[in-house]
Amino acid sequence: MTREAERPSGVAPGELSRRPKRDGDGNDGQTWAPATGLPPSTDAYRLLPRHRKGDRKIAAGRDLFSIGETNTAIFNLLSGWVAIYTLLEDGRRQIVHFALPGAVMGMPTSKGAQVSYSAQALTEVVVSVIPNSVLAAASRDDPELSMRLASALARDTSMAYDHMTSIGRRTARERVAHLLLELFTRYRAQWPGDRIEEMAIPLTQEQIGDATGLTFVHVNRVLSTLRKEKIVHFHYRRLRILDPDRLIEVAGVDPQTAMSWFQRRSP
Amino acid sequence: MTREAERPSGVAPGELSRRPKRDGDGNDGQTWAPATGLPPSTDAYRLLPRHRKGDRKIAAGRDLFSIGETNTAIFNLLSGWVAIYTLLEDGRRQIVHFALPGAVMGMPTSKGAQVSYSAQALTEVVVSVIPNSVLAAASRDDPELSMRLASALARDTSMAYDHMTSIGRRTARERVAHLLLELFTRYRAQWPGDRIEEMAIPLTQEQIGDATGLTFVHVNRVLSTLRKEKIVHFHYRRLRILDPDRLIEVAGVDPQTAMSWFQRRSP
DNA sequence: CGACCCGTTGAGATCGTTCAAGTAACGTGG
DNA sequence: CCACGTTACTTGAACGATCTCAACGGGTCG
Repeated sequence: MTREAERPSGVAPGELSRRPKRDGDGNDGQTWAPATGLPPSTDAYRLLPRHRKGDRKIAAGRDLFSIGETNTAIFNLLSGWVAIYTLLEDGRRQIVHFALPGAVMGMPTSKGAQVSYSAQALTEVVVSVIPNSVLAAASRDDPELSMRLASALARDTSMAYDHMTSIGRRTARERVAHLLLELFTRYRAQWPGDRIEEMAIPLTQEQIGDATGLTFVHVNRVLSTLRKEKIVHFHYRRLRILDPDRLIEVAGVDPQTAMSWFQRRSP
Repeated sequence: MTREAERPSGVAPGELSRRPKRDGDGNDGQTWAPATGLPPSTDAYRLLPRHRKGDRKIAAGRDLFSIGETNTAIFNLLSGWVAIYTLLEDGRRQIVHFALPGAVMGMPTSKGAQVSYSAQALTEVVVSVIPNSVLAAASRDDPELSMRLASALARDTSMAYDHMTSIGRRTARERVAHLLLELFTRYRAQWPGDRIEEMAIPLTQEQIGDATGLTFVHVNRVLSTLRKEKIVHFHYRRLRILDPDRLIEVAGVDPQTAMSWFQRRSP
């Protein structure tokens, strides 16, 4: 049941460099028929209404949208991994969120607003693109819709707060452990039956650094010691959890909470 | 950030002098008239419907709600300042957001969910409390409501991403400058006419540290140098901006963006 | 087979923390 | 209105976590 399609195997034909640049020209995702390689309950991921011809396939390394663009549509991720990130003028980069299938991206903050962050495909990705007008119409038909949307956004905010706490108050070791644990549990929540303790994480050590507020050099050192301690083994984008209990401990997560993560079913 | 000696030895647990206690008695008392009084257009802040008897007044230092509580109502801040924060088990604290009048707090991430953060009144505060049931009913009456709510939440997420970028990728000096600039512009957006460059910020240096991921000692040093350089003067909760241009420069904010902040009218 | 990423390791510099000992403002009760 | 206790702010010295710079090794792909 392990999904080859989900693997970052064919990653980025040279799109990902040490300092990924902003993808200026945007992307030219071709329209695409409903996907293969999706998790079991694909339809559950369609929080948002389906738009005719709205599915797009985007290559790894490309941006789905970029900071400063005026918001004309919102995106519902159907498959693949996406990094939401911001840039400082001198090139420093912060990955603020990893979007997994089911995620909603690009919700406008007000009418005609510009997004204040960018979204980069980490793997090949399929998104459902819903123009704002379609969304507005759909929410008239289905009054519950925008409330579900609001809940999803509240979830995003909560996750952002959690991530922020990690960056602001945890040590490097704790941050890395916390991120790996988070990604592992979120990923696993998508295949509830699966008992594997190994997964493909389509991230370089530099991207882990960008997410945790560290340099890739230091991420490497932390990962090395975690490996020597036989807690986790992360190498060339494959993650193996060797000692879940100690990982939870290092991550500084309440075991209670950690277990609930293993249940939860949210993007 | 050493693992153990996190709590000042000798001090009884729960009596941490510097660490504000969760909830409990709270140091009610001081009120900060300047920053607390209701802005001109109070009604504009009622993004959410008014609930009969729903207005509550809360003393400075108290928690509006705490992590782990089951979510039964959402809050619309009418006046005063609120800190949204999280705690790690050993007492490390991260302030993830400062809520100003107009803010919506405590939106549930799913039915019957628990909030994953706490909210502490920094000044005396007035909030409108809207039970979930009332919200649901109101959103049936006013289909636009939940869409406006979703936009407000998207705004929260954007702000969280911005703050996270600051903590993860900026130097201490940049972080402090950025926070002061942000608070100043958000505050000023509430009194559009006002031309003052001085304001009361109801924060201690420790709270600034908790928001920026620094220790209060280092916050103090940064503020000292900013004062010596005649950029900003922050002393005993009063902020005076001496050199706006250089502050914008130090904060590493695009002047273009900074100016737009001075226009924007959002909590 | 040759490029090109990506990962690894060492040495030294730096930024921010920790610990410690003050001083200044505030608030309270006499 | 003053004395006192408390909280907030300030400063110095030493330490250490993380960064920077630099060189090299390993994997993968065209």
